[in-house]
Amino acid sequence: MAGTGGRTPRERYRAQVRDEAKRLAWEQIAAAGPSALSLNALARRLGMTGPALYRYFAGRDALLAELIRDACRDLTATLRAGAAAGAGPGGLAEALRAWALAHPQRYFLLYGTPVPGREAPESTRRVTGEITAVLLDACGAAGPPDAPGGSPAALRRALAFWTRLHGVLSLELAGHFTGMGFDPAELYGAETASLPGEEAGRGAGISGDRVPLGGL
Amino acid sequence: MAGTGGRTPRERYRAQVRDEAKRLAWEQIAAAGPSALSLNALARRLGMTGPALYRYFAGRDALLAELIRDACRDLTATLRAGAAAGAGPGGLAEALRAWALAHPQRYFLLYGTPVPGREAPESTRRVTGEITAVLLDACGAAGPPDAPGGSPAALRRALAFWTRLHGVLSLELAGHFTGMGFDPAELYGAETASLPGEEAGRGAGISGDRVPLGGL
DNA sequence: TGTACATCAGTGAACGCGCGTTCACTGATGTAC
DNA sequence: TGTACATCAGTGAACGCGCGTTCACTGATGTAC
Repeated sequence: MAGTGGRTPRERYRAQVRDEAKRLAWEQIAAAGPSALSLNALARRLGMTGPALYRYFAGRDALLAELIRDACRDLTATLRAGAAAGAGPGGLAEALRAWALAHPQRYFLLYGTPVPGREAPESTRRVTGEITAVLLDACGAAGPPDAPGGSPAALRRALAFWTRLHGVLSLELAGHFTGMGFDPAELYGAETASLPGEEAGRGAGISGDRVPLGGL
Repeated sequence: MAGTGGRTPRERYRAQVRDEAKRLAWEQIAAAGPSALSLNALARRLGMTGPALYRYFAGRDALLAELIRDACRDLTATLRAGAAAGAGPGGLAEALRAWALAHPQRYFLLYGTPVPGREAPESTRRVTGEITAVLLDACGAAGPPDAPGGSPAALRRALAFWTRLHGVLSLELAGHFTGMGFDPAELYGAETASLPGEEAGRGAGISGDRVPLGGL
């Protein structure tokens, strides 16, 4: 949504309206789900009539596709930043969690119930794959750098990492932990801190230099 | 959907139509998502007109609520059977996986993207809680039987179990593993076979009777 | 600096559509005598 | 066994609604001379 950098005033105005439209679209999705995204309702909230939106988006499907692409890009950038911050898988996990808690609708649009009809277009699939790659790399890099794709052990670790993140996050975001009286953040941290092969990888002690919140 | 046990012919007929309607409703959900469930379309596929369905369901929302309740009951029964089969957490995990693969729409309706508008009614929440309880019990039973609610260690183990199952399952069902060239079943088995505290619990080691997830 | 013209954001009417739901009704199925 | 009556599944018309999308248009903003 960094669209305020247009050169001409008209371009800048267009970008502003587009951004505002997307912002309201996310609100609409948050309020009633992606299937309730309506161009007419959106235009109304923008203070325009329905057809005016066709100046900015080719149609409802195009808008939805763009929202998904934006979410992908946003998440990718966030994960990259988390990985670059250097904390390794742990930092990446925290970056993902923070992003998901801040934008649950986006998280669910990317990783929630797939809509059978809408097949992800090529561009979206590529970005999704990129996110996966970032996650896998962060874990593979922590292990023995064998094959370019990563050793089987690294793949195993990366997959466990990935699935555990989503296991805790999706249940938490969907509200399945409410009223259970524990802190999801701790569970999240504990689940992602110790990955399979990590103890073996560090080799040394049985559980001597265990990661915080040990027990795992 | 065990509704063929009506006493009078009319009751039996009613039950048959209701079951067929629900069957087609699930098909509709599988084809285009829950939000695309339409009474008129459903009636058409049943060979009736729209209003006729109101003889069988109070309305669209009532039908959807009943589908969810059915899914809850179905899953509960499946898990109970898996637990009773005696294989412990592992058997339960396999039962869940088999059910989810057989009925992805039901799985997603229970555990996928929550629809913000529709707040789960009391009855549904109770069944969902029951499912959770079955899962937690199966894991708590494997640990030291301390408190009635289970020891913190058992809770920790149960939560990890639960979230790992859903982590792998939801990503697999949503198709995020396609083209990655590995067997999700193996990952699932590996992730659920080794639970936190399991090694430690057996090992009588340093962190044996740590209270995992300490701060709980 | 002022004027003629092109660009383009937004309007309003209209299109066909499918939805959930109500209502008064028809006609078949079952029940009571 | 036959007849009168009650039950009830399903119809067809109608209600208002909001949707996505098209089209010809108005009027403001920007550009070129």
